[in-house]
Amino acid sequence: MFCIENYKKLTASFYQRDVLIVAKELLGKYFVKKDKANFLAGKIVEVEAYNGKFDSAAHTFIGKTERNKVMFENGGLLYVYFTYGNHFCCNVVTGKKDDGCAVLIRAVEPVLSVDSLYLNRFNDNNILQKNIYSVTNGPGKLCQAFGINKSHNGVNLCRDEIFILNERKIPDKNIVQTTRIGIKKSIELPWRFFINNNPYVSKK
DNA sequence: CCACGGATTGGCT
DNA sequence: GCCAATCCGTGGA
Repeated sequence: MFCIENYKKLTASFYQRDVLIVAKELLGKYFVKKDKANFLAGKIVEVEAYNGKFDSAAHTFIGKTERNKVMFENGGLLYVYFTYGNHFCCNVVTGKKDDGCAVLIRAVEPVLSVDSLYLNRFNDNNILQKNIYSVTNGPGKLCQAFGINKSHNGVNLCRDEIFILNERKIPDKNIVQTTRIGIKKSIELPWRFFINNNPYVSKK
């Protein structure tokens, strides 16, 4: 039985490192959002790294703008953006001030308050087994399930509203590294990581 | 002011 | 597998 009290929150020093290291080490850790009296939580199973210094797909590649300014802060903040007219995506800012790096959380495995996550996604109290894998297996989907929107842009992950709990590293042999999904620039960079054989990953 | 494209999703062929 | 929906951010006129 998963119990939040048994885990420690990741601190600023975890986030303020190289974005590729942080991306890989975020796999297997627990993404948590306080929701009134209870907690929503999911195990991170798929991520992508973005680095504005070398990576034309990163939002920060064009320099600082109103939209991407959170990505230029010190690591440990949440960067949330809106895209395609419908969807929010959430990222963990990494590195030091002005690095312009972040890790996109692409998929989690529901762990706590699964019924609430399901309700947020489908507005339906009857959990259907056929839908269970599509609650949080995509960056827009998990934001909807967790109720993450523009108001959460810039939230400090070292505080109590949204945070990530530590867990043992996933061994390298269980991690798959591939190119990133859904981008048109810098498509050759192999900066996507996911847990091998995990059914909640967005796409093989 | 206006045009364009996007770190997606879901529905249809 | 293909494609429309949908609207904000960005940059150019």
